[in-house]
Amino acid sequence: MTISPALEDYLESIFIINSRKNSVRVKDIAKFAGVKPPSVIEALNHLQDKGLIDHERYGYIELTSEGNRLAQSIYEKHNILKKFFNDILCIDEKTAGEDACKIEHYLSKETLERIVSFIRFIETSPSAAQKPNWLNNFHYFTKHNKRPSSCPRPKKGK
Amino acid sequence: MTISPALEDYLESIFIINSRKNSVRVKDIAKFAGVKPPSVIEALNHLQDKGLIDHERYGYIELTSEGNRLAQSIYEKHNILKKFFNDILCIDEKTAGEDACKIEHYLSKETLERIVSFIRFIETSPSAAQKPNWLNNFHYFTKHNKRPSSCPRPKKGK
DNA sequence: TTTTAATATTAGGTATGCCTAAATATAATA
DNA sequence: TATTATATTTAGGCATACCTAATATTAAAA
Repeated sequence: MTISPALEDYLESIFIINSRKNSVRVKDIAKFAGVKPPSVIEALNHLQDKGLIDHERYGYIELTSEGNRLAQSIYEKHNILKKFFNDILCIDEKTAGEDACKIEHYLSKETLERIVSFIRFIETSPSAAQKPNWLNNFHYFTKHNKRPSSCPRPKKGK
Repeated sequence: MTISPALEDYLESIFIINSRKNSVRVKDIAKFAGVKPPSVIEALNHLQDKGLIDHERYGYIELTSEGNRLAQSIYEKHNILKKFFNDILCIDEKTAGEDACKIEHYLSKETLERIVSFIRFIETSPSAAQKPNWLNNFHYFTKHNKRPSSCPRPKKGK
């Protein structure tokens, strides 16, 4: 099952709204997505045709089990990317979220999985601190545009 | 000056073809972009309207100075992303290029610049080897799905 | 130079994804 | 219950970006 970026966004919106208030209506989606209701209706018709949602006229909108699966996988991609941008690259949360939202539709499976792997590599670092030291150094580097100057060198002094 | 992702791709194609053979024709772009000539023509008309190319009927296609500037900046984005995917995340060159091509249109300036900074941080690493050790470790990690087991510890032996 | 082949362009069609304005249905209030 | 407000849907329009088929132009070959 493969759908357009726009439809992926709609599906993700439904998933998120659903997780927050347990009933999803056209106006909720319109508000969340920043579009007008007729655009939502059109998208819903497509999603319905593809068997990803249940929606009867003037009623609530629900994800089918397949729709839920797909929405969840999209949402996971989003979160991975956001986390990468925010936690590792130190991009502010808003921008990180926006970037994630845009590129989540385009990145290959391989690259996404490698990013997951990268995050895991960092989070399971055996270093004493929570973050590996090189990452702290990078964050210092982005802030001051130079490396931490006289860092303790393990091997030889100075 | 802001143009659609598709037009950015066309502009970038022209830039790349131009750098390779110094004359750009409709068929070259069509081949490069994997589309049919009428699609190219349509795009060229838009790019012409925006003052980014010069193109007289049945003639060659040239970038204006503004078009060249823009194309170059798009191409740079592409290369940065490709380098990040390929060199740092070790994504194979083909996939790295494809991913770069897709997301180059969507990533924010901040994030892109942070990626540049990240690459620079790595490349100017004061470590003995060319690559910082943590990066070698990550590459090992992606290959064997575990960290290099008994790596030399600088401070206390094994 | 005339014919042929290659290339470029136009015309017209399709799909997506947005919109506004108008119509319809539902829910809330008097 | 009748009216009003809110929400939803339909109808129709616009821009982008692709396509095929037909036409026009240029370049190459006979």
